Amino acid sequence: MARQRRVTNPLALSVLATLSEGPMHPYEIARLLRHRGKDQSIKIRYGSLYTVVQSLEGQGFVTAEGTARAGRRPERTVYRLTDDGREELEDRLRELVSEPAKEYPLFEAALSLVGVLPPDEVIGLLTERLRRLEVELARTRAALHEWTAEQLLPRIFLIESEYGLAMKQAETDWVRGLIRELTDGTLEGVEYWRAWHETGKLPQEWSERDWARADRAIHGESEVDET
Amino acid sequence: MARQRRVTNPLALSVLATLSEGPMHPYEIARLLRHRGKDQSIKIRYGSLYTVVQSLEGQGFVTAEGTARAGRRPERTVYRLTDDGREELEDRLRELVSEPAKEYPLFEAALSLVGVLPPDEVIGLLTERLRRLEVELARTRAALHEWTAEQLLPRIFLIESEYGLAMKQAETDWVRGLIRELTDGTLEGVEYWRAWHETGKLPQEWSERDWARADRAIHGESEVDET
DNA sequence: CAACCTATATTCGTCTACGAATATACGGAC
DNA sequence: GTCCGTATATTCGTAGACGAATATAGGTTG
Repeated sequence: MARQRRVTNPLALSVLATLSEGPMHPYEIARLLRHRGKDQSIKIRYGSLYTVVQSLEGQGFVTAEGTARAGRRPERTVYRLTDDGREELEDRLRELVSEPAKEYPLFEAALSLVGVLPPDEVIGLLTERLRRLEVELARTRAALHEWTAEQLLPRIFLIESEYGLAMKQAETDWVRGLIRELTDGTLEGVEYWRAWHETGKLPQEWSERDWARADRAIHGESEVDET
Repeated sequence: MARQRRVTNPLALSVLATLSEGPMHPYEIARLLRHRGKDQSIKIRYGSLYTVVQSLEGQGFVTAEGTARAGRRPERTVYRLTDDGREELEDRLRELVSEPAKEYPLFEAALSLVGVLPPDEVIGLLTERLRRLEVELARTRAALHEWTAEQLLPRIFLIESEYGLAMKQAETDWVRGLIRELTDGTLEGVEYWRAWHETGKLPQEWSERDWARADRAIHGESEVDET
């Protein structure tokens, strides 16, 4: 039985990880994860949870230990991690930590299409983004700071928050830099962008053929196996 | 007609953006996007493309201009951007640029579960990640550098690559720092992590109740509307 | 004590994502 | 001229994601 496909789904991994602390029913898993703030780094949707647990059962990574019934609440199925499940959990975790995965952040997508808006408007939008980023950043940093200061939990148990914070900080800095370059005219090419919006076309020198050369230079041969 | 739901799908947005340059059939849209390297920042799957275009048609954001047939290739349906479509494109783009979206990077998820592996192994895994990140980084930076040096395309048209690069750089730096702190013992809490793997349990002082207080401090009230 | 809100626990139906299959044309190589 | 690899162009089936609905219990407020 079981298709033995690799468990790439983060929610599924967090189910395995939680069950490694002992048998539980799905709702309890979700409650524990939320309680520990893991829902900040892993998207937890009840709609997905039960599908995911069923699929893990089908693959033999968890087994139903039986159904308990407290009071007359809905029947609860308690699951237990199998040996296969623990192995799968550890393997996937090793993979996720040691191999950077290609992801597609929304902001990167937006930047790659942002040419359809006029440059001056974009400066305003970026400024708004910067404002919001700074607010988020201040809030998160303050909480984390207060936190380590009071020594409520050692830093290592909040390491994913520190990562998130570092990335948010980096984005903030980058956006600030971009705004500056757009504003003071340092960023080369803005004149073509503007011209395109006024005349409806790019100057001939940046033709399709140039795009093609550019693509090869930037992206060519980048999908290497790298083992 | 049309459910008028907001088009959040990046692939759908890139379809609208491409059609803003003129009527095209789906395959041509994908070809153009790939040709321009947009597939580096937007996930393009043929399987999704046609579904997405159909859905856009259903919402009235694009219309079929008719079916052309070159030679005896499969029949191609050419689509055109509607006025609604252009408006939707611009609105979504404005939103994506000005409002940071909550995303769930895989590495952050992995970090939040990494406690199930023993600390010494994790140091090794992180070192491997660092190695790979540095390779990727060097490759991307070299290409981008060579590129702006030769002035093949102005920087503004590669802005999403610069963003990706900056984020990758930030992650690299962060991982390097984490490895250092883990190695030289600066990071507080590693002793509990190690103890947990040896004895199977955490010292009492970091009990569930402490977790609860921590959660409130770190994550509490963080979902603010912020307009 | 009725009305109401919140927490517990799961199911359902729909919509989306996408790998794989399909089918044709075209340009070499032999 | 036929074989084959590659580019063109789309459809299909299935697996996964998830909002919303369902159903019960327990606690609170007036």
